[in-house]
Amino acid sequence: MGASKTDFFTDKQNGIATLTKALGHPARIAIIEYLVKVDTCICGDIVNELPLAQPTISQHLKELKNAGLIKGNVEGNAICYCIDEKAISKLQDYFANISAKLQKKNMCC
Amino acid sequence: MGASKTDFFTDKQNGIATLTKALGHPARIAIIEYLVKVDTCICGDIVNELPLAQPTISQHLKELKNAGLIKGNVEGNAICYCIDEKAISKLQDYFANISAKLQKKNMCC
DNA sequence: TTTTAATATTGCAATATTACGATAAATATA
DNA sequence: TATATTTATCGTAATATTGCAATATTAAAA
Repeated sequence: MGASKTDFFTDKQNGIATLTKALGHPARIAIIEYLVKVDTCICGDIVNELPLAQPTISQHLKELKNAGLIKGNVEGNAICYCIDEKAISKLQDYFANISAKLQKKNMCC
Repeated sequence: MGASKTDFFTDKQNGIATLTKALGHPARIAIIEYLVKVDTCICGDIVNELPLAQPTISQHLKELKNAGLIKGNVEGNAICYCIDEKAISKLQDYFANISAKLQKKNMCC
């Protein structure tokens, strides 16, 4: 095998898993944090920020974009990538909701 | 290759990536949601909840446990798994922090 | 002690991910 | 137009993940 059985889970579950999976690599976390840090969205120099080759960064950016975590605008011959706030909000809400539900329970362990 | 270059990233980045990676599969999201839903922590019947074989569930549980998202207590010949609230809090805080920082910026795209 | 029940581990096949060199594509600049 | 710059894609090797059948382990119950 090797392929996830996504058909058997709800759209919401698959949606959250898509977002968390995309963030499940330190390089992609680092890219998100870099995008948060810089004021402008000119992101061509992520390559200089991370110890990875340009094709590898490009691939990571593609995965973040496919998952909906970042957006990309062509800006001359460079590309302006930036965070899609909606995706972050979705994750924030998701974990806040779980936290709230856990507060109401007395866990056994 | 195939192995992530974890050495080049910060502990915090690797820590978040470990948590999100563990959640990056719909079955593991479903397990977490099941653990949130049930009042008691008697979790032996996760196998009946999901369309996956017992060894597969056991493997997913192991990954969630290794990442620190769930804890497991031996309870007779069954095992009581439950969510580790600290891990969820960590994720909630992380995304809340990013959201807050994004509010203060005017994104270009 | 034998049996039963609940989980974990092993071994394996199919597939996915990670990383990068080489190269292509697209656009700006000289 | 030729060249430089930026980013994407292709091809490939190494490794990781997913899933399950078979089997082992562990502890309760008979």
